[in-house]
Amino acid sequence: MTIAERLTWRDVYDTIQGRILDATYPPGTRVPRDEDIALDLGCARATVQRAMRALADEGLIERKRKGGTHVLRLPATRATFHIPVARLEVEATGARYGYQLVSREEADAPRAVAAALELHAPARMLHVRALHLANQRPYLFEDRWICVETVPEILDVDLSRENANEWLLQNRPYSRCDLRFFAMKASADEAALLQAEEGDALFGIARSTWNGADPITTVTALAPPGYELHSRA
Amino acid sequence: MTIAERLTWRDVYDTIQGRILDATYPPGTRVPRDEDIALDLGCARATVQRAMRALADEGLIERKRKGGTHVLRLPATRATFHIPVARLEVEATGARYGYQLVSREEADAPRAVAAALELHAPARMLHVRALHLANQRPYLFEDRWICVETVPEILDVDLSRENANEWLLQNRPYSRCDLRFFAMKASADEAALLQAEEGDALFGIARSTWNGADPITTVTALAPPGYELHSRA
DNA sequence: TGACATATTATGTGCATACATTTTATTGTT
DNA sequence: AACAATAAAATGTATGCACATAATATGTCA
Repeated sequence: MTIAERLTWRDVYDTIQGRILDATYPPGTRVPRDEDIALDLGCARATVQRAMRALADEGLIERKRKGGTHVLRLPATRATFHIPVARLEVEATGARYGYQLVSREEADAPRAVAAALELHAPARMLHVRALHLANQRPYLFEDRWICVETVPEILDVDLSRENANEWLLQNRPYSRCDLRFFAMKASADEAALLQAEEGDALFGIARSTWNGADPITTVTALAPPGYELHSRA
Repeated sequence: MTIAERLTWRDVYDTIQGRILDATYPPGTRVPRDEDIALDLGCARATVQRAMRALADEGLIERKRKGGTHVLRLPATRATFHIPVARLEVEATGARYGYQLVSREEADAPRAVAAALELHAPARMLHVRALHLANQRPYLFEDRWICVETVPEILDVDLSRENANEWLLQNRPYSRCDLRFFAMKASADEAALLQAEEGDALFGIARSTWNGADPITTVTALAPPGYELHSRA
């Protein structure tokens, strides 16, 4: 004899997701209101709400007050990526991580940097270039500008030993982050640093971060041919 | 005189996030238990729970039963991307969308395709290549393999008029999706199709989808130089 | 000392209820 | 017929409570 177990929101989630996947609720159609589903499945409305919110977060359904719940016509294809913290990424592959400072100098923000950080006035910056290595081989080259006004302590950090990215992450949490992925041809310089050929296709990641309105840093990271960014959902 | 308004979970969220960002709760430290925060801020524990779950989902904190809540040392650097449905992406820029079938033929799955879809046995596939255009210019070139056994109806779809990607999304929802982003040099063929130069750096998106254990499709989409994938958080 | 059973604790979940919010539908007025 | 005021409907949220679950700390016994 089966015991009348309580449904968890996960059960409801699975049920509804199943009905969407097997087209019991086809794309574009309306899903019954929470209360009816609750009645149907035999649980509280709050439980259905919890499940529905999860489904909505994942982009399968759309909810509107009074409008009800609808299955999206084109399910939102979104992917969550873990942005590489180079050291962790390298270590995860079992390789030995290495770090090498290429250059470090104070300078005023050039046009492109000011634009990336949405600066309105000229700003003093620390310009750092560094290499991340996996088993002695170039893994990622980063070209970074750090806003000295926002992060004055950075001037006292020994960046020949410590990785600017991780120092910033641990000491300057950010509240906003802009990301861009792109492909570009390697210049002679970049090719040399990455031990690649000039003109090779590099994978680029550009990131800018702020805390509130204060600009923190903007980086462009380049990966040699063969690099891939993964995600599974 | 201010009315004693109730706190919403969003208020609690903002408060705690603020305390993390201004290092009231520094990285690695423990955050008070939900009940104490509730008592402190003057709301119900459930409200705190709601806020904490959101913060945990976003990768700022980590929660463990009995272990309590901790601020992560390296705040999860993750980003959510909306994978382009080419037509919508083009239309969003105000350009006119166009679609052009390049080739269509039935064939057995070659090695690479079988691997991408984790096929154990040889499988009959439909191989489709197509161009997405923005204002008549190449925007994205897709090379797609569709599993005929899982999606037999695809053989009856007029792919010279209808876009395989959207047809599949609307008719074959998937439960799993693998994604890869990469950069590669354009071959002569690809360059011609994308009106680029041979050897140009192309941005690549490879996607495979399944419904349950059934393989649906695997695509490689290539974008001409200048293409960027964005995300802001 | 070490291993295993047991208690404790913080988060996770389900439920019932009341009310808030938003958007649509209806009604009424000019 | 057009427009504004009003009602209605669905989801969203806050609360209190009881209990479930998982991880840690404690205690007992060999």
